[in-house]
Amino acid sequence: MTVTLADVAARAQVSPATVSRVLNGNYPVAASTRERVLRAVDELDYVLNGPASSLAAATSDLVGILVNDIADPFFGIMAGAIQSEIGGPGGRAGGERLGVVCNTGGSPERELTYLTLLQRQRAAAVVLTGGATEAAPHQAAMSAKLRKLADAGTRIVLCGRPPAPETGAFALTFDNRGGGRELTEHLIGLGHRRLGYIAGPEERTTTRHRLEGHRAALAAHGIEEDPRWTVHGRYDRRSGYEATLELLRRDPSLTAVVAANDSVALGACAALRDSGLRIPDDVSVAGFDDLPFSIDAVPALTTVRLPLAEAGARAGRIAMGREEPPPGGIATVRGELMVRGSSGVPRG
Amino acid sequence: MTVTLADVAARAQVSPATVSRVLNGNYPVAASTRERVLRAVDELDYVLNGPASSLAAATSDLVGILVNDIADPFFGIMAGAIQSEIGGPGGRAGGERLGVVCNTGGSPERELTYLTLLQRQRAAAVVLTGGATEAAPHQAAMSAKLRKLADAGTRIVLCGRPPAPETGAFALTFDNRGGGRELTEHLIGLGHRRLGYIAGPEERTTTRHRLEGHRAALAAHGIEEDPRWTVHGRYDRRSGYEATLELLRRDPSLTAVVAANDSVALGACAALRDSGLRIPDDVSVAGFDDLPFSIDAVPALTTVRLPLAEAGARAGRIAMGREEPPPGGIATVRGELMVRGSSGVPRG
DNA sequence: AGCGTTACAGCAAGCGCTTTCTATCCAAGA
DNA sequence: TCTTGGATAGAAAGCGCTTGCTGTAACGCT
Repeated sequence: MTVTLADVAARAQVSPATVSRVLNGNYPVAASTRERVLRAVDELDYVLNGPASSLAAATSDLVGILVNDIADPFFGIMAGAIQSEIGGPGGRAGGERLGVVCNTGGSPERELTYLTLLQRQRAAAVVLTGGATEAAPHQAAMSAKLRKLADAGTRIVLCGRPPAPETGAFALTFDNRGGGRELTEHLIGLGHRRLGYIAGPEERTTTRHRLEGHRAALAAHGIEEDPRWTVHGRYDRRSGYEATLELLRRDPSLTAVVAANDSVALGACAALRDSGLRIPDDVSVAGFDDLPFSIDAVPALTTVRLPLAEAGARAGRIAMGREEPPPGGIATVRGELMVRGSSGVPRG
Repeated sequence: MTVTLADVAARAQVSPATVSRVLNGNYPVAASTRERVLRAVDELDYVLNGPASSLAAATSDLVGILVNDIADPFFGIMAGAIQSEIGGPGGRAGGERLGVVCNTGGSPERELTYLTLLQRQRAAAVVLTGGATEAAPHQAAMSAKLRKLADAGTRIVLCGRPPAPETGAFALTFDNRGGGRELTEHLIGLGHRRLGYIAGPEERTTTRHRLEGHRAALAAHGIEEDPRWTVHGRYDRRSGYEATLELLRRDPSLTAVVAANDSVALGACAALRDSGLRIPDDVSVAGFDDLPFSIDAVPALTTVRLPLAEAGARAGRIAMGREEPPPGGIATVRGELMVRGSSGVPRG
């Protein structure tokens, strides 16, 4: 029924071994033979059997990309960049690797499940994006799993994630702490002294780091933080909307709201508008990430730009072994403060 | 080095066959034996070799999801919904299927390449999302490839794509024509008579269908269309910005701009603002898709909501054989007009 | 001319699993 | 008690490919 290597071999009058070598191009084959084989492949419309090939060669051309939320452009941009580096040449068989993105939905269990599935497929590499979960049991399970994968020869790259010590994983970490600090310092510089902060989910490393940066800035300028000024939520617009109303309720005198990310910031803007407050005249707003839509907010969002595409591309290249991993296996990727219309001098 | 089925069998004092059967759960195994096997699996930390398993069973648990642009929430939302239906139970081995999304970047070649790669992996199913390319040669190649996949037992589902006749593919098609028509009729109803249209890339089916709907509405109301009123571009914000400036240059008297999708509409809004025009007082704007950020535009975007998540979930279920395919293999999914602040009565 | 090389091509042994067919055991029916 | 048959378990034959090793012919050298 289906065409196999042997069929191609028969048609080209060579042995299966030769066909295999032509297809993999890692062994000398005379030009005339190669051509004959390729013609047979073409005529029979032969498609290699991936599983058989992976089994025999003990490697596969699958590369996994784990993301928290595929509907979020933050991950989409990274995933796209990673995948575009994976598709290209660089591996065996001309490097036709299958870069596959897996959506964990932020669930630690699903993350682990996907890792197992990828391990089962003997993936060539795995790139994990976005913040990690901090709960100790999960971290331990993750470490163990990653180490096992690495031991089995799978290259692991963390993109926008904190390093995972002793797992053999390379890490491209975003400087969330530094970005958070810079952002808040900008607001303080404008004269703000009462700043609300809408944080992400408590257990995420990203959440903690950004918040730490914010607090470091406050401390550096001798501003004592009021516990009422921090609200935790999810990384989405809705959460930003609700959290902002809550902040306003707790302390109507706030002159600035710093959000966990741009989506949250957009929700914050909506809440402020709905509360009859003007941005930035009454309240300044700041986001994080600088996703494409941030510039379309009215006023445009002050935020910290993360080089998502660049970092993703680099992670992809490292995963493919096409770029030297950073020294020590760890590199920090800095963000850039983008000052735009949503932040201004507080009124009187 | 790595643990194999045989190792587990030895440890559990059973034959490899029995271990396989326990793992696949499709053959009677005594409870006590099963337990012994599972314990051994656990103790040895055994992970099935996917390629070997796929080879022997002649099926794999891979499900491919093709998207045009993974950084675009339009696709992200669908992909997320599809994937969430795929992860669940329903197949062999408790249905731990690996739903993988592949980013074609809108390139027909990459689309074909991915299809080949999936064919090579003997994917269990493939879901293709988004509009198709209309160029005849590519369509023919696609049809051939899809038919081949289907013949090999891969279930094919098109989600938000026009049907592909005689390929054995199921289709969930968006009613882009109807949505486009409804949207423009809304604007006409408000009193608009001079409407600019920013279309997507010419060769996409989605582009053509939405534009046809728009034109049908104009025709139905006896409005003669000026060729200057249509500009083609890409499906992104930037394109919307530039196209709007172009439209304004061609005919400054336009009172409404209809965009190919929401991202384009956002770009249009920015261009109008930058040109000193107010929305909707001077010019009304309409988008398409109703992506999450559309409601955050100022004013909120009038658009056509497409049930992306629902359609994706349904496509995923059909791909998994968990839901009856629509009668005739084809179903049309309608959009819903969302009237919001960006459209209003034209001045004067 | 004789010999070591080099350049290809083929043989055959797996890779780790699934599955058909067969063997075994034990309870139930005659 | 002897047969029957259901319920499990095992043996073994592949699944389609890769690759180490083994030819073998043609080439370059002394």
